[in-house]
Parts: sequence; structure tokens; C-alpha cells
Amino acid sequence: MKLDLDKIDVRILQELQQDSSLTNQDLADRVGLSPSPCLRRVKVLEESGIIDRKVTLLKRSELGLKLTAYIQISMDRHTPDRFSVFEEQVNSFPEVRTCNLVTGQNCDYLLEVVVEDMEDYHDFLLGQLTRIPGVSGVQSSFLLRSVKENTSLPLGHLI
Amino acid sequence: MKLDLDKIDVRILQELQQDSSLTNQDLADRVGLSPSPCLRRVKVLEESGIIDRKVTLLKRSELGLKLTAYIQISMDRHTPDRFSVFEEQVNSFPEVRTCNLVTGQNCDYLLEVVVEDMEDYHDFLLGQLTRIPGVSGVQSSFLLRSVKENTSLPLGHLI
DNA sequence: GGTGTTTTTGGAATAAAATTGCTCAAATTG
DNA sequence: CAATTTGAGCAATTTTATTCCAAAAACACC
Repeated sequence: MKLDLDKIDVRILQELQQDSSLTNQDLADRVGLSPSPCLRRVKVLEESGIIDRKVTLLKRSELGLKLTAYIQISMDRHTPDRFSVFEEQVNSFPEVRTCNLVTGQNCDYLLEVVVEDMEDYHDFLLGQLTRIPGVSGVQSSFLLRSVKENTSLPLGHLI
Repeated sequence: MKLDLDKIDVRILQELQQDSSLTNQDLADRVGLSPSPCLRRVKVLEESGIIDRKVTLLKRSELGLKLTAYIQISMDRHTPDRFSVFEEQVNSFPEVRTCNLVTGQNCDYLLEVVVEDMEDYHDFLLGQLTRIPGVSGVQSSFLLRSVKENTSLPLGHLI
């Protein structure tokens, strides 16, 4: 479903990307509409499939999750079976926030993993991740400081 | 502010992480409470600082954003000035969704960048990113397939 | 340039949901 | 075992979302 979005639609999407808890009233004010046409546009956007879902983001520091790791994983063989087993396992681990299959000579998968501390990470790595058949190379980087943490997608190209 | 969360609190957080558009009524049903104590707990959680913010996630495919790149960046010198200039620039680029300073011998920053296509990526890389003073090494990987895209944090350690 | 048509908006009325206050029950503590 | 604290449920109030209809704006065609 291809929508043609005007400036107001894009502004609505930008506002909602930043804060989904806005009331329709507030959203309408920000984009310069009255509540009823604003709500109508939001509904159209939701039904069009552009909007995926709304989520609540928690603060890891408040939850005692002090270690975030970025892991590059290489597989020994690039067979469908290797991949599907790995992906099924990864999906079952709550510590894994994201897992992406990527191009590149160095690795096959990029993972973001969140745990309490280095001990937990050690346990996760040796007890879970490297146990999955086919995992041949693992290289970890650890988050020192988050510079930009943005869930928004760029929309400038639409206008 | 250190909260001690019980099972119900954790279940509330888990539900809200998945879907922040739940009505209080629905949320109450899912965690086995009546609406008013449920709402009261949500308010306490919001005021405690555990909840960061609520956002709307959009579908990149529907927006014509067909290329996601993961970039490893190395800096020539590790001086505060180099870092602050780089981070300021990166924050101003809408294409950059995340930027994290990490440990590791290979690189200093990990970035996730979303653009329309390879041509835009080329323009971004040569026109914006590598123009920043101090950027000495850039290595790109491109998303082939997203295996797990989860904004939820693990909460299992709380109970 | 005017006129009819379509689309979009704004405002009021209605419905739904959140929010608050109160009472009761259960658990905890002295 | 009684007193206190904590949480649950119910009902009333307020806020917010939703719907409907008339008016305005944009558009196309003559």
C-alpha cells in the first residue's frame, strides 16, 4: 500500500516516533491541525502499515543491566540448516535484543546483548551462545558510552 | 530510586515493553489485576524512572528505506576534542539511528545508519561521515536479513 | 474566470478510557 | 491477638478519543 504523504503526515510521524504517548490533542497542536483531522490522519497511517508498533523503552541502568555487548559471529558453514538452528536459539534468548544477518568478510551475524555484568556475560557466551552448533568465531565489543540512541527513522526523503 | 519489583510489576513492564498502546483495562487483564491497582502500579513505575519513554516504531520497507548499514569507525587520536566534534556531528545526522562508543582493538564507534539505497549511502559516507576530522578508519556491513529486532530488555534477573 | 465536484477541515455531540476517592480485605508486625 | 499497613475493587468524575455533519478549501472542467 503506497501512500503519498504530505508535510503534515511526515510531521505527525516525526512526533510519534519521538513520543507515542502524546494525546491526540497535543499532537494536533504540534502539527497545526484540529483534533479530528489529526486523528483521521493517524488512523490512515496506522492502517497503511507504515506504523509498525508502539513500545515502551526502559532504562537499563535502573534495572541493573550494566553491560551491553556487541558481538560479531561467524559460522563455520553457510548452510540453511546452520542458520535456522542458530536463529531459533537466538530468538529464545531474552538477553539478545537484536540479531542481524549481514554482509562482510569478517562475520555473518551482529548481535546486541544486554546482561547484568561481565560474569553474566561470560556465562551467556560460554553457556549459551558458543554452544550453538556452527558458531566458529565470536568477537565481543562492550559499550562504553551511548552517544546516540534513536529509534526514529529518517523521513527527510519523503518531502 | 531503588524499587523492589514483584512479579506483577515485572509482568507489567514486559507487557508494556512489547506494546505501549495497551489500554489500562487490557493491561490489567493480562497481569491479573483490576484496572485501578494496575494503573497505580504503572504510575509508580513511571515516576521511579525505570520507564524511559514511549515511542512509535515505523516500518523501513514502507518508507523506501531499503539499506541499513552497520559501520565501525576508528579515530586517529583519542583526544576529547576529536570525540566531541565527532559526536556532535553524528547527532545531527538523521540517517544515524545509533552511535555507541565501544571497547575493542578494531574500532572506537559502532553506528547504525538507515538510508534509501546504496547511492545515498555512498553520498552519506563520502559527503558526511568521512569528512568529520579524526575519522581514520571506516568499515561497513550491510543488513541482509533481520533475525531479531527487539527493543525489550531482559527482566528475568529481577524475580 | 466562474461553477460544480471532490476532498479536507473544524466544531459539537457522543462514547470510551483514565483517574480519583472511598471502602473493604489481606498480610504484616508488635 | 489486635493494630497497622498495604493492596484490591467499586463507583463517580474527569479527561481523552471518536464520530458525525456542515463549512471551507482545493481541484478540474468548461
